[in-house]
Amino acid sequence: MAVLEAAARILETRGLEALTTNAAAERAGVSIGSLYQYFPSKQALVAELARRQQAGLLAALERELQSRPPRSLADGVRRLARIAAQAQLERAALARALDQAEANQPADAELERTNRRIGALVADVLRQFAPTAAPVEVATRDVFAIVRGMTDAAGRAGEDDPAGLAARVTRAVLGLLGP
Amino acid sequence: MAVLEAAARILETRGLEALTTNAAAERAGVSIGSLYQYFPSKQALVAELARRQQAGLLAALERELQSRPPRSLADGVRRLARIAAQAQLERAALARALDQAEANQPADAELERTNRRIGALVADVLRQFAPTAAPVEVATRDVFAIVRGMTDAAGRAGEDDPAGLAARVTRAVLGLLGP
Amino acid sequence: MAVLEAAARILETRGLEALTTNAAAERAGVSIGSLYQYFPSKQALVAELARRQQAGLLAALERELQSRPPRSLADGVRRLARIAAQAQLERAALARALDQAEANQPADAELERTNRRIGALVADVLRQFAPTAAPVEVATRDVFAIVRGMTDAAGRAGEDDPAGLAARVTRAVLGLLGP
Amino acid sequence: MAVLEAAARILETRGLEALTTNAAAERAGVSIGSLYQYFPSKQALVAELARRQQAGLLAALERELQSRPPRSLADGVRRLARIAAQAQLERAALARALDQAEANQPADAELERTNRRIGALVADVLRQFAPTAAPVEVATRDVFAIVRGMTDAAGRAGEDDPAGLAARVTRAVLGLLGP
DNA sequence: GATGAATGAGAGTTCATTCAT
DNA sequence: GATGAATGAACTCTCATTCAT
Repeated sequence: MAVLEAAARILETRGLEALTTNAAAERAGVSIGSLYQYFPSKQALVAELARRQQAGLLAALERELQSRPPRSLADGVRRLARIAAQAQLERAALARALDQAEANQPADAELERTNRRIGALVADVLRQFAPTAAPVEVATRDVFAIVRGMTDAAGRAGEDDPAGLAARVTRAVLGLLGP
Repeated sequence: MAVLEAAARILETRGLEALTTNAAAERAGVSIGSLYQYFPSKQALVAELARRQQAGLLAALERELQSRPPRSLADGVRRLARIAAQAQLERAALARALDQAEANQPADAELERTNRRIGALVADVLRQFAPTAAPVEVATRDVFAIVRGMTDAAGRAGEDDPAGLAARVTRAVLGLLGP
Repeated sequence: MAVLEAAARILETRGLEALTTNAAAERAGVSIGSLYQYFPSKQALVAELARRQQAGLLAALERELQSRPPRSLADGVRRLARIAAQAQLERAALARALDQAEANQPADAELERTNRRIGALVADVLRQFAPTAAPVEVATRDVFAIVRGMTDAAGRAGEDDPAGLAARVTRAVLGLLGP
Repeated sequence: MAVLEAAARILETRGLEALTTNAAAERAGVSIGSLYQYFPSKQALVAELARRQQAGLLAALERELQSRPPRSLADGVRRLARIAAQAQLERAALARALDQAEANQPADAELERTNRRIGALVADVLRQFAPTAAPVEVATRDVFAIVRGMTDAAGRAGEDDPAGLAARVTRAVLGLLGP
């Protein structure tokens, strides 16, 4: 969908504040009326963008875990971190803008579900290998916070090496969960 | 300054979107004209708010380090993390709103300087104890990302125990830097 | 015509503001393109709706008068009032919405003609029995105003007894005309 | 207030549909921002217009009744009808547009109150002289419907003689209530 | 004929900022 | 200095209408 790609590019190049419905429509070479035929509101447009982003992440994570079940906590975390870092750095500015948008607007139901599935997937790995003192929900939340925080910062700083980033994220997460 | 406190309270209770110059002036019991005599623009007002927040953090960090120089990396990180967690959880919603605002507006020079001083202070501790493989700037950025990411998430989730949070942050940071 | 009935139902249940061409087409199970093949504009659609409504009223009035010519002013007014009250209360919300629409859009020629025939029919009864001081056109206009005003108000208030309403309308009209 | 008078004139000359906030502001020689400083919404603007109109009517009715209490039903109705006819014919198109607006938007509280006081005033006169079979509320509603219906129609037809109109309204109302 | 994606003028509303008093 | 009425560009969203298929 041209509108989605246009919106993504605006988010990417000029940030959340620059994303207006008119700008998205114009950039997509489409009238504002058409935009509203595809998306009932600006929120819906942004939510769909976020949902696709997260759906891509979820698919990548599932693919990784199904290809080869993690043999240890370190193995699992390392591989999940690599996927997440890759996803975030691919279109770093876009990913950050979407993170911000998610924090601002009440979660779309579909997006919510996708996010919960990602959370469950991570929680599963944690539960399997790391009988942490802290409840799994807290640990999962912390893991997400670390991944998101570090990848956002890396993206903002212009880093573009997912492998190096993933390695650092892995160390931090293992430290958090660690022995 | 009444205007700053008013703006802070709006940010805290109703978020970045609700902070309008008129709302801040009214809440401060001051005319909008006066607000613009103190601050040349809304950006400047928000930047000043962020600067004070960071100045407070900087002062607290300096006080901690000067009271007793860190004996080890673990000792240093643990104490810095506690300060940072405390600062962020004290007025969690405000801190998050400011983080978000900072991400959106081009950095104010004064604020930039304050942030750099905090960075330098942390970098000093790292340099002293952790001859990391990664350059110190990257390590510092990562440490900040972890602290900010985890405390924001904790704040959003309603956590209010700085000690527990600080302990988890410490584990993650030491993991990142660690052997 | 499915479109007309769909438009009528929207008018009835959700009022003039909710009647959009797209809504009418969708409700009729017809494409918006087809709607515009039947009716050149929204105005034309609404006018046709109003015309049918009035045509129904006209037919009922004619049937009543032809079945048994009025024996007196009171008899004539009473019977006409009953017909009018019945027509208006049958689909009260629809009738009111149409009244409102008529007031807003420049009169359609066909609708105008139908309305004039109703006027002539009433004027005939008046002329026959009531040599009023006022010119017949004024009297006719007043009679319509009373009937429409009272039935609209009754409909809005949720009345649904045409007989009682007709009795009151009759008293008012006879008072207007009477000695 | 310039905005109110501008809005009134638009209503008067071009009807409810032509009244847009931009049009009202422009005609008042005021920016759209200023309009919204006086009135928080278009609804509020229209409601205030209606409220003033009705407040004027209420004041006139009270003045009339207090100057000389009605001696009979006929006397009371005649005098109230004259006031109402005068008020409606003074700015007939405006009055009609406001009637229509009132029917479309949920009643403003203040306006509601004014209308209730007018209703109570009329109901008092009815109660005093006309122990009707019908409940007073129905009678009051009918009286209003007759007055409004006849005056609207008269205004639309270009009548401008309040005395003649009032005489006809009086006959109709007395017929309704009559012996 | 029928379809429905596309159009775009225009609606109501917000808010950072200015400037005469 | 302080005030706050005034500004207007910009925003989200609607809907009657068109026209290529």
